[in-house]
Amino acid sequence: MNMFAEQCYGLLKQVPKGRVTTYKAIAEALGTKAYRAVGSAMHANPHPVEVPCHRVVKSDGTLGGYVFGIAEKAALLESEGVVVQAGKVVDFESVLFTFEKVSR
DNA sequence: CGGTTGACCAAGT
DNA sequence: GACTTGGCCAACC
Repeated sequence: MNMFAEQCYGLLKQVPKGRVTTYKAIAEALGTKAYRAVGSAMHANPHPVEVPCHRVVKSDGTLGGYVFGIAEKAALLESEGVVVQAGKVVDFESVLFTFEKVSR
């Protein structure tokens, strides 16, 4: 099993509906800077419905990419309450969900 | 084991 | 504001 992907899935599952997160946030939460590895893992791991990879966007608020196409990703986000326009999330920071580090 | 690529990020031009 | 460069990590050849 790919631990890396599993880690990403675990964090991703924490993201509530109507919220989005970024590859960077996931990587940081994992304690690494593998922003690319996160995205790569997602792309290479078409995991079952348990992992809403469509809730993951880039740090700029753009959708980034999706196996089914950005349009499908945008449609899914809209369906969950996230407003997507011109291929990017509207009010990105307001819908952005950040993971808390265990420390503190 | 080295080189390339990728659903990335930040800074520079 | 769009394009280029450097950097980061994991996976594939």
